[in-house]
Amino acid sequence: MDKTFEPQSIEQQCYKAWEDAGLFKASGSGDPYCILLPPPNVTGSLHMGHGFQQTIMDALTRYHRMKGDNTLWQVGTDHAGIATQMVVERQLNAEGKTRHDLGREDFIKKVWEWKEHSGGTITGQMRRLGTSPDWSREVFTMDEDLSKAVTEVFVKLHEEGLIYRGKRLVNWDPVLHTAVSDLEVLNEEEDGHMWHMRYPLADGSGELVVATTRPETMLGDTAVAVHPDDERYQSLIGKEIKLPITGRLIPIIADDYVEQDFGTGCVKITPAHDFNDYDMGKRHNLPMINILTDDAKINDDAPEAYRGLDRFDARKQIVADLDAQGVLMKIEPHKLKVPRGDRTGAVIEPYLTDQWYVAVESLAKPAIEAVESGEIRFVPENWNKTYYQWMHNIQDWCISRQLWWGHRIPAWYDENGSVYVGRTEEEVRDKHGLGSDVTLSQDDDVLDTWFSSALWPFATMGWPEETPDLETFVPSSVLVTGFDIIFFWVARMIMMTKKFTGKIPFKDIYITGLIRDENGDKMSKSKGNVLDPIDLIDGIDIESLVTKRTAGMMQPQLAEKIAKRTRKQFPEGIQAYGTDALRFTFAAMASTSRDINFDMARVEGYRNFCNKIWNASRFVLMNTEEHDTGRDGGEMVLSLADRWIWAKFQQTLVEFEKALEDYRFDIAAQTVYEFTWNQFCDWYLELTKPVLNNDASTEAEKRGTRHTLINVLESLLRLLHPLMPFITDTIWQRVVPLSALKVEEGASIMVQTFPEVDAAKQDDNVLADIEWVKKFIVGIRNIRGEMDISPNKPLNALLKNVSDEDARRLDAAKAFLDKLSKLETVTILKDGEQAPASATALVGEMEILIPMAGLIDKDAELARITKAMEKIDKDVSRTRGKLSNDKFVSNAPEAVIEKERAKLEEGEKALAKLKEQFETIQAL
RNA sequence: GCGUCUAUAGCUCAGUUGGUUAGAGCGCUACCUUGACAUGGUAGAGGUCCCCUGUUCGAAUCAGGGUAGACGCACCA
Repeated sequence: MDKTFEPQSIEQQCYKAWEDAGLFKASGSGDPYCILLPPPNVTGSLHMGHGFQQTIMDALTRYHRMKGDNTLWQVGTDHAGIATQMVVERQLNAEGKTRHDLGREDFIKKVWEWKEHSGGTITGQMRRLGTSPDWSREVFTMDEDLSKAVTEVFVKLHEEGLIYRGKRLVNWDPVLHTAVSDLEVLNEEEDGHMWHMRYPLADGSGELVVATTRPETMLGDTAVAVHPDDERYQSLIGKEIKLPITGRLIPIIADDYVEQDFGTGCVKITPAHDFNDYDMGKRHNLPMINILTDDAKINDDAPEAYRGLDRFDARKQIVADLDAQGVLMKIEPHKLKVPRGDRTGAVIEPYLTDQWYVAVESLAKPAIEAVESGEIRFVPENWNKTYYQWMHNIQDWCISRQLWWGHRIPAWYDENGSVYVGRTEEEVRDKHGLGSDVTLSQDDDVLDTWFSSALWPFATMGWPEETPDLETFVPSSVLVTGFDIIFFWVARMIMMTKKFTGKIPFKDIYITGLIRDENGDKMSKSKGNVLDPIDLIDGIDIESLVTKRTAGMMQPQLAEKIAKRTRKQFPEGIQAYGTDALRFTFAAMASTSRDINFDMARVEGYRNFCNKIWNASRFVLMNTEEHDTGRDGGEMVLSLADRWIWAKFQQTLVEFEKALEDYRFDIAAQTVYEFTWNQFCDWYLELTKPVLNNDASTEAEKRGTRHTLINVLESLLRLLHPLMPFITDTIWQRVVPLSALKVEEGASIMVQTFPEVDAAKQDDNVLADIEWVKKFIVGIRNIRGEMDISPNKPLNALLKNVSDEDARRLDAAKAFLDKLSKLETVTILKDGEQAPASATALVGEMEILIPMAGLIDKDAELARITKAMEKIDKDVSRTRGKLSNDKFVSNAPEAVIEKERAKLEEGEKALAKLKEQFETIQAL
């Protein structure tokens, strides 16, 4: 084995071996355990969030697979309507073409070609991450089977009246020329203006002043509203206004939606271009005048002067014209929330169009109940509040999109515009008795991408057929996802799965935090702080990293800033840390907080951890290969240390499994890290040396220690495997032939059983014994450290106050103590026997004395004792204070008081001994 | 406006139902190339647990009120 761990040399071939051997498939036996991969966009590439969540999913999958469950990780990708269409359109644009030049059919063909060619990026990257989903079941949301499920759901919901078509005000993206749902609109506060305009009364008796942030919409005004109780405007209610520019007469109406204190208390009402106005328009039966085109230009229903103007140009023109007419009273700066499309960033326009909707209220109810009843559990639990809040106020879902890439809506129109919904055109014709003389044309629109995503839990299991998979893997065990898609996806899956299978889609919803950069900023291309998980695995030189981060930047200044920042942060580029280190980092950072600041230093730390495992394994192999490890029997005597490491391992195993149970991957990671580094490496490996490198050891003792070395390591590798698949399998291949485990040639660790807690190996006494040994050794190290005595200098130790227990332990651990603290002699002082002036360490009540003659600096030892005394004294006085407080003694539980008493006693004894010691030395 | 979350060592974070000497990693200091590992070892320094008030024998932990920050939903033209 190499001296350092080189992840590059093992990972890819390791993965290939697993995949070729078909190890990712569900076993078909055991309890079902299923995780649904949130299908990433086909356009996508792996980002840190994916890496993080997939690490968790894979750890769970591997763990449950090893536990013997019938484990399925269902994988697939999403067609991501808007995102994908935009990618392909951008390519066309680069060739100077638009999708309209190709036409619908050819364009879609082009998208499929693109998907075949580039769609596999992310699944390739998932393999680099070591994920173990069942690739043989990989699906795409536009596959035939899934499309069938989509159609089926649409038709069924339509039959029940839960999908309907209607002309309503929708969020319109004028760049994409499509409607989008409420969730796809982001409202950001921006600086704008408030224009105050005079609207003259039709009868010439006066005027009203209205305030607006969107003066151009006045072209579509059909009323002015005031509050019914507003004393200022009482007399005007019912009168008419002569709208400037258009000259139309519009009524003054009263509606208590109007806030008297805001603006002037008069609101212009434009029902076709504002959601609130739309509602008011319906209440008052106002006409709805649409003044815009699909791309948000002024349409031909407006006065000629403005036709064809972009809405923002029209705004300028209208403001200028109003001003010229003396109608514009004032302009104030004003902050307002501007709705923008989440994909395009374009200002969204409320726009009157025909769209398809899902009536969600009746679907929401059982979905709410599923969480309220505890059938579905959010982890951490408080996310259910977010869920309820949205679900209780849920609005009908606009599902039609005026795009080409997606599931086409299964609705057909005849020449009269009547609409027929069915699975196919033939079905529609049969059902409605439409002969071949009737021309039918299919609806041009496609469905919102999230519509098919909502069916993921059952559509991937073969629905609408009644399949065994549906029976076995619905509900799935846990959904691992981010809080950003609770509404988009999680809630909708619950609604649809409940509706169509009667079952919940998953039992637990583990909501992960969002990965941010080291400063807590969101990682984004424009900030130039994006990390690519693959770069952390393979490493990347600084030039390539800068190029990557600044590629395709529209603004050169921004690119420069990003380059500078990147060079500063990574002067040497990024090292290759390997997949296992990255995965372990993700796991270790998975605490309950909602934001996770990604700290590169931690990856480095865990890379070092990998190296530690590697070298510990080297040590173990060096001492076991070509030796008798007791694999085939032979007498074995286990040392105290051997029994201790087994006991410690049992503890670790219990803690680890508990942590996974609670989805606390940070605790799980910490637990195994602590065991591996601080117990196994720091102590156990050192404690084997006195046995193995000692001529006095019997063959049975050596065999026992070798056996323990190799088998604890073997078990530890299996324990670590869910988090660090590559390094564990690689080492395990070397280790297993020496271990007690009998497996076939070429077997992989990933399908072995997970270690099981062995009650026979749990041993509190042995744990306490080694704690005593550690205290002893650390005590001597302390003296050496602070007295500046070389670790190589052999010492003679005297022991005072030695109890029977101490004597027993001393006897059992003599070899360990001699070797690890380099002791030449250890002498037990008899009661009352005078000790020479010595440096002291305490192990419980036993004193270790290192005679000072020729060794120790008197002042240094006095200082050392003083320091120790101060520390203990502080504690003792606090404890004494507590115990002398009557209220504490009468109110606190007996166990707590007892603990304090014991602490006090122990502290006082220690203090007394140190004091005595201090005096002895001082007297020198 | 409604709701959620966060504040602990220089940095990134743990801290389970109130009872610890408040922990870890990284960083820092000193010493050490000892035959697994310098991507290492040994020892060590470092904290007003954001502030105030309360509950309690006892508060980082519970309650109330602040301060600072993050986020979600709704929204005033």
